[in-house]
Amino acid sequence: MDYIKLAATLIPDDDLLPLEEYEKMYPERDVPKGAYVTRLAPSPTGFIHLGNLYSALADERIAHTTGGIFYLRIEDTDLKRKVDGAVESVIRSLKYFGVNFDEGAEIDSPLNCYGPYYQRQRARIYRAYAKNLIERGLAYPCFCTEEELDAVRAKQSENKEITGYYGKYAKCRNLSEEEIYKNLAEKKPFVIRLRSQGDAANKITFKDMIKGEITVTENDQDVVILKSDGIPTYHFAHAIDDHFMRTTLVIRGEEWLSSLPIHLELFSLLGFKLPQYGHTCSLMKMDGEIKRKLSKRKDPELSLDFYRKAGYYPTAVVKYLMTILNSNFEEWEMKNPLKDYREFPFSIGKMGKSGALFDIDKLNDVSKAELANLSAEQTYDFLNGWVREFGTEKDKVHFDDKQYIISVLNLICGIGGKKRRKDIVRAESGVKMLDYFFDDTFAPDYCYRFSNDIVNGVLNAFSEVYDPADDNSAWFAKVKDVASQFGFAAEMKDYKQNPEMYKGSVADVAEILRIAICGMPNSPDLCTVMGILGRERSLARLKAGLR
RNA sequence: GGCCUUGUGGUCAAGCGGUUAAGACGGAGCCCUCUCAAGGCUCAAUCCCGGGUUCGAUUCCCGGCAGGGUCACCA
Repeated sequence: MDYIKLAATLIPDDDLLPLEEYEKMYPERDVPKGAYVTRLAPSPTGFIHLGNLYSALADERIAHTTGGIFYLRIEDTDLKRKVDGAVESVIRSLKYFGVNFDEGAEIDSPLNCYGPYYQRQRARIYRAYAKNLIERGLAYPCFCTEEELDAVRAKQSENKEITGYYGKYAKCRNLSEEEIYKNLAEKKPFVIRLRSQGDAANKITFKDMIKGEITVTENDQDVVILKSDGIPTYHFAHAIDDHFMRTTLVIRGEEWLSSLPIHLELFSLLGFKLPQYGHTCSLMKMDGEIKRKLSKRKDPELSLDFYRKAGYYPTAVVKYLMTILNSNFEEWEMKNPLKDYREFPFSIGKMGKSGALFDIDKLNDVSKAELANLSAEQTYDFLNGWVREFGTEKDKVHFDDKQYIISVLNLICGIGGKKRRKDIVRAESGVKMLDYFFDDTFAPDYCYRFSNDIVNGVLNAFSEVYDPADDNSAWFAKVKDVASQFGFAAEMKDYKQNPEMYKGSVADVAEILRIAICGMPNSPDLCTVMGILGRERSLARLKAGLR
């Protein structure tokens, strides 16, 4: 068969460059020895999620700890699934979490010499190489319809055979020249398939950077490389793009492992040097008794917006992911509490081989520890940023009074004290924690554990002696006085020794005051709370607390 | 179902032929304490099962079992 003629008929484009030109146009990158060139290649189908961040973080860390390059490529070959604004959203989301690209789609960088970074704009390269494969007899047109393919697949699974387009099932693989031109004359739509040279009986051992040695079966599937609209499939685009963008390390989800044989064959047939691969395990979650991959559809915690809305500190999410990515990260951080996580010697070899269950408790712990590193000013800025975007109208008004919020934060965070408190897990709950410092959001639950007589007596007695000028010990001495006055033990030790002699202890008296002032039995240092509220409001609340 | 892959406490996991089997989160308790946090201390809890190989297997091999992934003109 005249493959040259066939290629010219199938791909008549006259604007294709000779193959060597592409090699010259996209030369090997000038990066230091040992540096990795990595990439994130999402399809613009919607919004980026935690799994993407997880993988992007690995890419970014590896590139940047080795002095390499991390770029963004957009896999928009499936126009059915395209969503507007998705690219900007990817960049913005990742930037929010501190993950930045060196080059790529919509990135303003002098490094952008390997573009275009949108696959739709790279049609000429794909077509040039597809044409070359046809010329070499390594690819052919296939006129099978969807229905035919479905029927074959159904038959195969019925016979318990491997499904797909291969061997005797590859109907169009051996079409005669006349049949091809006849179909073409009839304007039948066609795809271009690879004429696989592989044999499924052969096993190949492959070294994955994350998974280690794995054995794969040689590809024998005549996969589609160019769809009927002339756009390449993922497999073909991957080989061409990662070669010409000079990616040296492809990090992608483990769901790609099963199509690795296809890529191996493609790289080989195209004469490209194979990049290294690292297949990451997926983030899992428990769904009842079942452990399953986190799903975009079902699990809101997969969406990155979820973390922004909940007010997680971005670095906390990143650090949580780091603990999963490299399990020695936590230990390193304990030894180097002041260092930026970017100084951690990230290692691809230390990445886990099996899927980790997403652990919200752990995230919360990381998050509150992270927030506890901030000054009151920084905490204000972070909470304020959240309030402006997600807070209620009342929250916004409250946050207009920066000085007041700062004084509250100093107390809540224990800043300046001996022990830093870690009350704020995330902005949403942190802001809510401030409610009782404002009269319009003060929602008391007067859950006293003593009779109204005692409660009223304590409240009235304390109101009379309360003096905002008192320091902490003077304030507490007065609480003790009130305690003795009403038959409560002023000293905890006394109470513990002879509990039957008292109605309760000074702790119980403080609780009564606390419920009146804060509307709940727990709060940071009450004396300071009253100081922040001021004399008028404190007295008003003591009065309002009467039963 | 075929193929690939993983299996250490509830979770994330070190260890990779001989260990009292790290550490972190979570849980329980104690201390501290005006409560709650925070902090300090302590405790409970793990090598999937069965065969080998070996003086000795959590570690190596084989077989089960269980989980996960994948089998498109989607990526």
